Amino acid sequence: MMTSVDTDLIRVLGDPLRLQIVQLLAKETLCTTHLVAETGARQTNLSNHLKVLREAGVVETEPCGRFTYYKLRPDVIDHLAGQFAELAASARTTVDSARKRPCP
Amino acid sequence: MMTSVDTDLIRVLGDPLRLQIVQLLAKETLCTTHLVAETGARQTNLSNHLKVLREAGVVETEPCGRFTYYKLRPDVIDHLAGQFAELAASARTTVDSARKRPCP
DNA sequence: CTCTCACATCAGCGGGTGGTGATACCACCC
DNA sequence: GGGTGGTATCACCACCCGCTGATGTGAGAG
Repeated sequence: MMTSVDTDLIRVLGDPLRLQIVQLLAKETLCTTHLVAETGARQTNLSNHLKVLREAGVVETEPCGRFTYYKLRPDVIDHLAGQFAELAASARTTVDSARKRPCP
Repeated sequence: MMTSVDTDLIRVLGDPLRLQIVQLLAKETLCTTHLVAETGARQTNLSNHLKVLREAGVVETEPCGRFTYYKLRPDVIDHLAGQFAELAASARTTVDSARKRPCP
């Protein structure tokens, strides 16, 4: 199968603050104010990172009056987990069967 | 459970060339020469990235005469896949149960 | 021994990226 | 209406990081 993993999504999750946001949102749907309180980051900074997460399709927004709730999209994370699992499985059979290309 | 995912490992895999290396190594154990041929990157560049992958514990080296074989460590990738799966599961229950913190 | 090849290391340059302050926007309350 | 608080956008700067060329090392081949 070997569906190649897309780098951009990994890059998005590779930032410490963004990963922290994702982990917070996995436990609870929150709005920006909560995230500011939880992370201690500036509102502007947070909003920038949320924009990145939004454009990557990792989170969805849900306006609620003046507030904006952010929720994680489980399928995206799940899909990524599946791709890594696939990669690990492929690597495991490669290592177990000592499949290697001969020295040129 | 919620074992927090480690950012550094994700950053390591977030580089396009490094991810390409990892995907190649998942299918076949290769030495640097093969990787140069497969990726088209310069030897120096590749060696730098392999150093990063090595220090992150993603790959292992196995010297074979003048050559150096690189093999992927399936457990590392598998562990990462598990963490993402855990994150996805947590996110799914959060979304399904509409668990959200009230507006302040 | 010498030459060649595989690979690693180092120093330097340039572009991408995260953090910040100023500002605009929008919904609510008075 | 005006004011206030929550959020998004923009422009700018500084710094990190990846690419490169030069060079070092070490094992085989001749």
